[in-house]
Amino acid sequence: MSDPLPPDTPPSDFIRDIVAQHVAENRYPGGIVTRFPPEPNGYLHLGHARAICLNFGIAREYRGRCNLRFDDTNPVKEDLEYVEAITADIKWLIAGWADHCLGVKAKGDLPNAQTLDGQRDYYAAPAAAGATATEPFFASDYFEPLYQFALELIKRGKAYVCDLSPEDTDLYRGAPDKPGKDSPWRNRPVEENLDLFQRMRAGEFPDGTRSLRAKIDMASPNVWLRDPLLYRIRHVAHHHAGDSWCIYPLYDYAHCLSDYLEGVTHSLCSLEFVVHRPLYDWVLEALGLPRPLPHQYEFSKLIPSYTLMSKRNLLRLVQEKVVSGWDDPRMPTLAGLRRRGITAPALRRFVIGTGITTYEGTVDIAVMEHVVRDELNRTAARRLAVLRPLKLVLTNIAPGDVVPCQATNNPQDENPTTRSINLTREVFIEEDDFAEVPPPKYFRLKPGGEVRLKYACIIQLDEIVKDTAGAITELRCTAQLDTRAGEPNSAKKVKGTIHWVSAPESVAAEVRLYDRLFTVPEPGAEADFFKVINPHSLDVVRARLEPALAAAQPGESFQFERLGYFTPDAVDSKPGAPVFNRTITLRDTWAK
RNA sequence: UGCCUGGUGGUGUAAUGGUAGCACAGCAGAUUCUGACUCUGCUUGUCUAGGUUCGAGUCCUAGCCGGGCAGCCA
Repeated sequence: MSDPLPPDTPPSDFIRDIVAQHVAENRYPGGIVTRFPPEPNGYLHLGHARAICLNFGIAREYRGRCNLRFDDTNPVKEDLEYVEAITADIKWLIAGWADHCLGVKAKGDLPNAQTLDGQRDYYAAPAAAGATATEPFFASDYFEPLYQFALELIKRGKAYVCDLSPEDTDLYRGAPDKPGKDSPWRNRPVEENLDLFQRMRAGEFPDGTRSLRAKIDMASPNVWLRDPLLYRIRHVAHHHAGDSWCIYPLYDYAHCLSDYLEGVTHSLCSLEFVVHRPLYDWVLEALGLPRPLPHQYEFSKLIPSYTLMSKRNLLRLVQEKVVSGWDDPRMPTLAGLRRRGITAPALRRFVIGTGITTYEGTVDIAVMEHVVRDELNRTAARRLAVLRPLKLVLTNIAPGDVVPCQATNNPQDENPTTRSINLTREVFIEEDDFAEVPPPKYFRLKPGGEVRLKYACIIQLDEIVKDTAGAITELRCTAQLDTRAGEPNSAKKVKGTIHWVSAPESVAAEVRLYDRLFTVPEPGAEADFFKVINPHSLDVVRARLEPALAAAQPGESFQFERLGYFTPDAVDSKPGAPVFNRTITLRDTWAK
């Protein structure tokens, strides 16, 4: 694949400005470390792609590292299956671009204890180069140090065990415009808190009966500072940590400390976490940690038009069988986009090109379609394929005769190569490329008209053959063989050029014509988005392909000339029974 | 009517007190063995009102409009 254009110039945004300043003042002597922290409870989608490109992008621009860390602190919602899928998606997206910045550790590695300024400290280093059996980072690997930190918080009088039920905890919290009130357990002695918390861990109490809470301020205007929960009791096994725990930390407590343990410097997340930032800082500061602290910075989510983005809504599409699964080529999941034929470089260019801000808007999906076309125009080999075949007989070519023609593989290449395709007496052309009663400015084949068969010669229409019902069964034409390349009349001009395949030499294939899933720009704003599903988001046709396409492999992209970009379906395409997915049509200014 | 946060063409994004630029979309044309690509031209913008300043998208004040926050989810 050729280099992506435009040249890879580092983007600029408010977060990179901050990082640049920190680098300039050497605020983090250990280097810049970011992280991408998915919860393994669903598939990655377009929205995540922006976060991935931001975090890995910054890491590569500053010769730093970006840790893939599973934020797996809630075992009841998570599953190992997602760990595998998410890891594969990320590796696909950053391949050849930022894979050298991907922080992974040797399997089983836990944070190394270090001593800094006389205090306990941890640092999970990435796996050494060349290490085999590496795996991503897991917040659940830090359950023990997190527990020790909690003990420390209790000793410092900054956390307490609360016996309020979940319902009462809600009541005591108050409302955004009404202050909460102190838990009756708020002023428990340190020794009692220590004892109770240790017994929580030992499994002495049922789920929901007690929790560990930060002691901050029940009257804070920010509800997340009203003595937030740090630990809850859950007597369930964990997909990664096994069954050694029955208390699990909550996001706000685990995230900032996981960042700290890994030496993360810039913790980037989306806007809904702005109100959590004071808590992120509070936990770190309350512990008096020695190393430079990580900080959280927030940016807006990427919301493309004509698509749904929330996991919940995506799940409904799967459950209601609107799509075939999470990797349906119409889904905005990375798995779906990949199966659709959208390449990682194109995806990166799209999400990087839309920039990073705190303004929450909708990105026109046409921008993505544009970069996909642009990318594929440069890289995809051209092939001839007829989606809806119409038989055409070249009466001056004898049955069995073949007329070899040279077809260009990619005119965008500096030194384009060619392949040979055979013109035969019987060929298929596109139904659309013939009109018995042509509309104005119709450049294709019409009664009394001439048209060029791409890479072959100009033909003229002699006769339209119909069956008794009046349906066209074949077109009979004369091939002007002296208009082939290299022949005396090759320079002859006609207004239209159409694609074709040889009838005897072409192969049959199923082709899936995908289009936008929704008919409105903001399906998520609709009362019922099932009512705005595009009925033509998938049309399946039996097509005829030029022979070279029979050997196509998943992961390869082709331009079917005059039609669009296509890729073999990674799931259903089989040798001898090819299935192609349409990634995107060619731009069409001739409004059909 | 609590707190936080944001508003630049149709969309996204630059301009960090000094000519409002770029991309996509749209429109018109050129070119073309892909009605693609490429090329040329065009339309459209600083939420409002005051203020500071020689000069304001940028700074100040007020207003208007939008988004987020009350899981033992992340």
